Amino acid sequence: MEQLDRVFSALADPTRRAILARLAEGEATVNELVEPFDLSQPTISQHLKVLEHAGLVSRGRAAQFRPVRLNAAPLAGAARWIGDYRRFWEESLDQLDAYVKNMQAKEKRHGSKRKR
Amino acid sequence: MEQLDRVFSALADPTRRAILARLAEGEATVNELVEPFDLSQPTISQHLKVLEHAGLVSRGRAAQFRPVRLNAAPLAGAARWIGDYRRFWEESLDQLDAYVKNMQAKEKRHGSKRKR
DNA sequence: TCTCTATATAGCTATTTACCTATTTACGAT
DNA sequence: ATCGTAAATAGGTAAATAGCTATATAGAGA
Repeated sequence: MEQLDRVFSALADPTRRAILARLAEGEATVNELVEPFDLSQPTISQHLKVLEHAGLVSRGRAAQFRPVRLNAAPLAGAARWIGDYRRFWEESLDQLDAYVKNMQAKEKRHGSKRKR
Repeated sequence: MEQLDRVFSALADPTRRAILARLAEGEATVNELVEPFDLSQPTISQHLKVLEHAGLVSRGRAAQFRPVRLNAAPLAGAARWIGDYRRFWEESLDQLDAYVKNMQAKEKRHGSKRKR
């Protein structure tokens, strides 16, 4: 399995995305990460393992705590991959934009038919 | 399941990313998409279904063909999610950069110890 | 209507995933 | 030494996923 695969599939789970969001505010212990979720500690530890294998978090050691911190570097690759498609969605946003403008122009011309 | 979940998990598979890359060059029939892979037609159809549920492709109808075309719009959401972390990886790239520069400076100062 | 081709669907298997509870390990502190 | 707490690991289950072959459907053209 490749790096990009692991990154995207790590991001596919909302719990894991929430964990990353939390870590964006600073490092946390496992129990701190468990707290906001209605999930068991081992389940969170497992999610952390997935994130770790994707290279998205790294672990320290401080007494009996294993602080987790964000490592965003692998997101660069994902961003680059998606970025290659930017022109396509911008195109379609332009089309949407054009469509909306067109509709608004029509609304003006036939103002009497306006709803509401 | 939410949209972003479906988008990221669609992107987690290299076959599906390759299909999207192919579609970036223009629409294609299912058989055209099967050809480059060592996978059966039903397997590709299934991948297309995943992409379709993620909103990443849409299907037409032309005679007995069901042309597949790229719909990049949902990638915008994924890009935006990842984009929120850009500052973190740029930070770490800066650190890497600083590290490299530092090493190079040391190399210069102790030029005689250079290896190779 | 019969046939050919494109694609979808059915039904199967093996693997992976997400969760759980119970237990173990690793420290720190008393 | 033992107690308490943080986190990992073991071991289990149910559901999802990725693949296959075989078959069904839909439309074009003879």
